Amino acid sequence: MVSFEQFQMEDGSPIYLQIVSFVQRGIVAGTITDGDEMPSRRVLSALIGVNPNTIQKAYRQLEDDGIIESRSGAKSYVTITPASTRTIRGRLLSKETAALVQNMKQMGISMEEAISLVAEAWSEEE
Amino acid sequence: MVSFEQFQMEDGSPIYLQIVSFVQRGIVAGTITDGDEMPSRRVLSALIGVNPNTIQKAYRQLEDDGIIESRSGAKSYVTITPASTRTIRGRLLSKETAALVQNMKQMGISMEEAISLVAEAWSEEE
DNA sequence: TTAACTGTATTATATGCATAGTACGGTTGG
DNA sequence: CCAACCGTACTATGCATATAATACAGTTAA
Repeated sequence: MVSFEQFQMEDGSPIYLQIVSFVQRGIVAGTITDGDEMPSRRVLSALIGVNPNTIQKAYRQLEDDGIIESRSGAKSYVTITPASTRTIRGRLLSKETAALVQNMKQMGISMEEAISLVAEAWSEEE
Repeated sequence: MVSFEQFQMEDGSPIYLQIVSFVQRGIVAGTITDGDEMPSRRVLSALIGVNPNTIQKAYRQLEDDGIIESRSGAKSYVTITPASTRTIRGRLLSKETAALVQNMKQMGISMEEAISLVAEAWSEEE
């Protein structure tokens, strides 16, 4: 069963996209694997305090991305391969670093200083 | 005159906030300094192809943040101090790194690998 | 002075996101 | 079998964002 215990909203981005990203990061980390059972829309809704329609929107997105499979009436399951996992990993890592690098450059920060700031934040984070 | 030549929309975040961030990063970089003249709402609207009301919303935000000053009928000017600049710098850098570090950790990426990815993206960026 | 510009305000429309409530039919385990 | 789930669909409301069109008063340079 895919766990959402560690999920928490904070971003300014749409909630349904935060859920999609959470699942994608779990896949990259290996904590979510092929065949894993997804919590039902209603259960996850109650667990994280988000409207069932919003959960459905996230699941629909995951379905469209080929990350989960749903059958009307039955539960939903994760359907990924080593290849699709590598694709997700590459896309997420690229997106994460690209934004930081671009903004750091616009602020006139050097690469050395940027790396130093990342290392510092890494230690401060809990 | 504050230049928006380098500004380009891409983010999924609100346009007016992208404009605010663009100005803040320019201040941190030192390309935008105290007393600089802001382009008028209408001129910037035409320049970057965004509705004047959206520009006004961004300028209102900058005004509320104490970054610019406006007088009805006259032009708007940047009003920052070394102290406020340091505050903006610290807040932007912290926000930039915090999100990356948290997501990287959720993906099971090590600090060494994260730094390596940043360095790599730094070189690939143009 | 005055024409051109400025900031500011208003109303209206459209879209995306999130919530609330309800409903229907498929699946499944006791 | 059938009750308890499940996915799915629908209408309605509220809010933030973005656009469009218009208007008015203050400022400024020729």
